[in-house]
Amino acid sequence: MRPTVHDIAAKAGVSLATVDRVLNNRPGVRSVTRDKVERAIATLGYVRDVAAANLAKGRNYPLVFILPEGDNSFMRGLEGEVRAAMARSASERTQITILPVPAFDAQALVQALWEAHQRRPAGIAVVAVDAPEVAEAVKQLRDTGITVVTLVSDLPGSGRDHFAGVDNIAAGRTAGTLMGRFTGGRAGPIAVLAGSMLVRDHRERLEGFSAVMAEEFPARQLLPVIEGQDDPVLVEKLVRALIEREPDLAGIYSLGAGNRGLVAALEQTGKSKTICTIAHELTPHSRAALSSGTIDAVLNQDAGHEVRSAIRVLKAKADGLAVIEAQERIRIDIFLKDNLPIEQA
Amino acid sequence: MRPTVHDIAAKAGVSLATVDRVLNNRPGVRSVTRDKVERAIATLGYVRDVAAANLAKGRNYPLVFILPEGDNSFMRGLEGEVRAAMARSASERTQITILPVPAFDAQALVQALWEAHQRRPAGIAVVAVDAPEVAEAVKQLRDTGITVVTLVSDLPGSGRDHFAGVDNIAAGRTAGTLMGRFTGGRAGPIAVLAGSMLVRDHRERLEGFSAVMAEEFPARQLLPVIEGQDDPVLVEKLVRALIEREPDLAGIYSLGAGNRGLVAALEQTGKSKTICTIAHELTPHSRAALSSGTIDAVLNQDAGHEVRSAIRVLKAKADGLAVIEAQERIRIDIFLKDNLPIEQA
DNA sequence: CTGTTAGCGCATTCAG
DNA sequence: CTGAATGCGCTAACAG
Repeated sequence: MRPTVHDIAAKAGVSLATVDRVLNNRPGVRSVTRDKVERAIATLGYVRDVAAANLAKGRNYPLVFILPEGDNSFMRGLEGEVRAAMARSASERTQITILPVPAFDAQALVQALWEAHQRRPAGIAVVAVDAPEVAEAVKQLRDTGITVVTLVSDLPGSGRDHFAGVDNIAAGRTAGTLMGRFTGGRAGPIAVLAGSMLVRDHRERLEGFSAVMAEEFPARQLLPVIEGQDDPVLVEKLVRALIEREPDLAGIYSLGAGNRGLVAALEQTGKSKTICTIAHELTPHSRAALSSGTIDAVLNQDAGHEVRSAIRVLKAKADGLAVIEAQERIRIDIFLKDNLPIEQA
Repeated sequence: MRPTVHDIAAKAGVSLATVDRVLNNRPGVRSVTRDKVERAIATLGYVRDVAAANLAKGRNYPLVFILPEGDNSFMRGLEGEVRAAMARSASERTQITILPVPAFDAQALVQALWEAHQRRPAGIAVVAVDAPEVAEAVKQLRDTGITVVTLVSDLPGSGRDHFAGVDNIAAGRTAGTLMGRFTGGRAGPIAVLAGSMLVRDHRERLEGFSAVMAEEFPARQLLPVIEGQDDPVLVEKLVRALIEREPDLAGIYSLGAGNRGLVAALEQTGKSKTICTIAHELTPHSRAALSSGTIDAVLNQDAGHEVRSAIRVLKAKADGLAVIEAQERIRIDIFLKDNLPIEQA
């Protein structure tokens, strides 16, 4: 049987309360007594039963998730994962509130952060917009003792406690290697389709992609970046124009959202099989396009992992516990039509 | 505040004991009473606090992991993950024993299963050897009420409760698509290097790979399978001979272990950059070869996920709970040099 | 500074 | 068939 607080109280010749004080290093214990207790803890190899402790404490973690509104499939999937976490609230002792904000709107985000603050949560997870006023708001939150983690898109210089998202430079490099090798057999230039260069993750993906293309495939021509604002309608128009302009186009790297428009343009111009297409985020649309062969590869960040990781970190930091950084690192998944995961309900 | 057993006892006008009987549907309750209680449960929206229940029960799960011995890096990594799980035993209420057995030895495995049986564990996880006597042993274990999950390599027809491993046909297909596309720019045949065709996962990978090559890249010549017995020394010899025999070799798909020998042969013959190489399992060796460019892609199964999943399933089945199959599905990871995960300590 | 006591939410004797 | 009482391992008043 594992040793309990009783065992160590007996061994040290003190009461439960004193043991508890030492365990949670609260004040009010003579250092002699403390030593006795600590020795007992060590020799018995005591480890605290966290479940029992939480039960006794009745601890729970009020958390706020600030997520962008809009019909971006990835973001809706992310929200779904947060809702799934809400369903687990009971066993995880969390109580999660979702605060929706207009996408790419720094002012609105600052406002939302303020609202979140009012609720005095233990922690906040936020899909950040990369603007100084947002960073400032985050700083203030942290000064109040609220833990903040950025989700999907980071906000360096804000002092956020943690970033739950992928290394987007590495993602861009991965896309570059795949693109270079997949198009190895044919000539023609390659186009890059972004959402907006004002967003940090998009900038970083481009950086990684361009670097690999320059290093490893210097002969391949890279067309100037096209910005589709993550809007399917605009994206479709732009890609149609692109295809007309560049009849010999070998590949398209879509590093943002709005892939519905991209797929439509490729399929309706009959170019879906001849242009190598690499996109980001596994959504119902990109998944279908991958299956049909219109998209050749999808780089994905697992939204479920990101949400669960954010919650773990938020709870740990709220308790002043250390986080195993390596364990919380979000991987870049590569999906081909052959290794698609089973469709969730 | 969440409703507790007290609330539902009060609401239904019965005692705690009766509520408990209904909750755990034990006998000895009139159906009228049962109905009353069930109605109270429903209207209050009661959900059981599993942590508290486990505390009260003092439940724990004795588990046995049967793992192959030998210096196979992947298997050693797997063992490491089991040991990591052992370190978490306290909080997960598990007590795990590792039983090492000689690799690929059906007789020894049957013996080990018997030994495991003696310990009367709640569940057993086993890296299966695909032999009828092993299947028979597993069947008998299950008849005793012990849950059995196969790990990494499956054993269909044994009635095992669950398989914690990847879809190896899909893995082979993924390798096929990558190989076909990566070698798109050049001519030459492709070789397949297996451990042994007597092992199920190797057979399945070959099946998937061959299928995709035939369907999608029919012009590409596939050389007869070479069997290296997962032995680095033998593998190196065979690959050297292969390279000499086929000077125009375009690619090698290594679907088993012993990649140290493969890498050595490629590097020492100076062919590492000209032959497209795809291998399985991310180990220190394959990782280094991926970084240096000798290996072009590694397909991986996350041993940590497999172990954690196996434990979750073992515990759930031991409690007669349902398993969310989709959640326990192990993904096929694709690693290029660009998206390698951070090295663990 | 230290000890006593009463729960947290649930399961389980043992009486009735 | 049903209920009262006790305890799992830990924390938190409240006394001393």
